[in-house]
Amino acid sequence: MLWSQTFIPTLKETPSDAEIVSHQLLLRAGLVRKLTGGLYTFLPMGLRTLRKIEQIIREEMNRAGGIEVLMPALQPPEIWQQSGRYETAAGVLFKVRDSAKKEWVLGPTHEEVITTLAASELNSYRQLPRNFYQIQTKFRDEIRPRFGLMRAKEFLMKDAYSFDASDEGAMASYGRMYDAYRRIFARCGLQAFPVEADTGVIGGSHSHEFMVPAETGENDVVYCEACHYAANIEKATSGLPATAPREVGPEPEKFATPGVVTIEALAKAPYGVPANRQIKTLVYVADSRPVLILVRGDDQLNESKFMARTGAVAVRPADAKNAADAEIFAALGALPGSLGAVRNVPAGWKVYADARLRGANDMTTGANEDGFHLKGVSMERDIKVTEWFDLRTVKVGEPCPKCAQTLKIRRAIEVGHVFKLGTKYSEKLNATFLAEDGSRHPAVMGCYGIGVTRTLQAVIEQCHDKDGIVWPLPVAPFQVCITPLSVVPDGQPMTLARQLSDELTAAGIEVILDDRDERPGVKFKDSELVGFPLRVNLGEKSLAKGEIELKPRNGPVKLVPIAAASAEVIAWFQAEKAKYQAA
RNA sequence: CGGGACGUAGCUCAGCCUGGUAGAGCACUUGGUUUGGGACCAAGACGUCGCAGGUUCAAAUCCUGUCGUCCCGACCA
Repeated sequence: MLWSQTFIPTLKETPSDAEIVSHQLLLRAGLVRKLTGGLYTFLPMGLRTLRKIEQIIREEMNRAGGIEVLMPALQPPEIWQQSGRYETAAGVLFKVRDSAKKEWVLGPTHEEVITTLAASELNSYRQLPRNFYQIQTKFRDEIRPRFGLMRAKEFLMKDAYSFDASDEGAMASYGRMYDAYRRIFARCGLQAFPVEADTGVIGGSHSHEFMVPAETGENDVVYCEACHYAANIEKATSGLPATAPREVGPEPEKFATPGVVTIEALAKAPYGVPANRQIKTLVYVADSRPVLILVRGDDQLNESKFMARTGAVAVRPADAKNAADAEIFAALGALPGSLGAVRNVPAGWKVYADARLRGANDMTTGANEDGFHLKGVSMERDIKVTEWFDLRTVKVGEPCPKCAQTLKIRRAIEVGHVFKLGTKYSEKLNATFLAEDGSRHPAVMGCYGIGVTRTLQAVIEQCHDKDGIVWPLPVAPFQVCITPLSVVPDGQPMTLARQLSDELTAAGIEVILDDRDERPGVKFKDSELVGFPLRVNLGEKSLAKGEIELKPRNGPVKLVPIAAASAEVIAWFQAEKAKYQAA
């Protein structure tokens, strides 16, 4: 390929609307251009890399027994109503109308479609297990698209769905995908690691996310270096002990706390109640019903855990400033800052408490009377707790739940997600099969996603330096960039460049020849910005000494005799390729 | 949807506070000189200053609205 015959619009300056380095490099290296917020056109170099990532995914999915299909992006809303997600996923569903005014949805994911297919086609245990996958454009009405391809309205995803006859079979399918994902990311040159994950709206029981460590990631991962425990903060737990019991009086005692509406204020003089001896009472509206959630004063509620434990779909804090929520606080008799669950909790309201409060006594909490608190409160004796759950957010430095070493937290980009779904969708969409004994059962499902376009950007986020992208060989748009410093048609640099290009191409190497009549500095800067793994410099000065320069993107220049250049590049290529073989 | 910032040439931005002539650098065109790390000189082309109202003799500049972009939050399969 000649550079002049493709389209690589590099930018010298950083576009002002790109915040993170991978987004800036996507634009500067001419991989993509923005059409509008969250929508991008892939240009030749970006598209070549995208295709390479797709190909790696295909090879590994096929190796793991996946069967490639292609489902419609445009879907009937009926199947979404049937699964119940027409409402629960409403926030991200793009809806369109046809000329007859009938509504359709643009698929944000394909559980409904594949399960409908399975319902009609998979009828016998003899047909199981099956794992269907596709690589396809997804549409999600993101509230706030950002960071280029990281969170877009339209993006490329690999989604796979497994159907098994038994729970054990489903776990085996899950394990095969988990292993395939490790191989896929390794082959992309990406350091991604699996973490335990929350299952979210999609539902299910067992889940891991594949995370790429990056400060610009949108997820917090809790991890232990000693035992390799790792979990999304939405799911993570720690090995902290429950609150220590104390001697306590016969009943709670009310005391005046005028103007005190925060944990901090109550911790100071003259009250001096440490945060870990306070009960934080939160009022939430969960699926339109008010509930009380209790956590210790020094803890933060983890809303994801709350939703996962209770199955609530729409959860928000009640807002004292919101007129619609006014009656909630009126029913309790106090405003935030003086709330508690000891007395005056309306009948029928559910009270959820964090497990760390179990057995706690001599606690202080709001009296449900503005300006008053209660002390000497015993959780079990004084509060009617509906259910106890782990509801707190893990903090840095807490003991690991597995080995008691210190937990750390870091930011990461989610590039893949594996779920064991169970029978949620197969039951709702009637994807049942007949077992050997003639009984009918819903198939046990799993679903497995990789954000293909996000993975591309994650590679850039992880593999770059001050000069630009440093592509891992397997996903580079071209593997070698041949750079003649003079492009006079019959001159030695250009003649040798063509010859070398032909030889390397014949050896199966993807070559781009920078035939532009530009000064050397421009060519060097551009090739480094775009990030080709190896550049071969053909300049009159070194050619006069009988030498050609090999400049790996991530290493020092090596001078080789002209006659040996082709063999040297092929040797480099083989060695580099070997680095990315998945284990 | 809340909070903040910003919309001026293809890109990066100045000008706005204090109203009166539309600017710089890069990119682009032509000519010349250059040619191993984003060249130099000269000439040239490129704008309804996001859009719509309003104030004013006069608006890129002040006011109102609107659309868009980016950031923080909420949300997120």
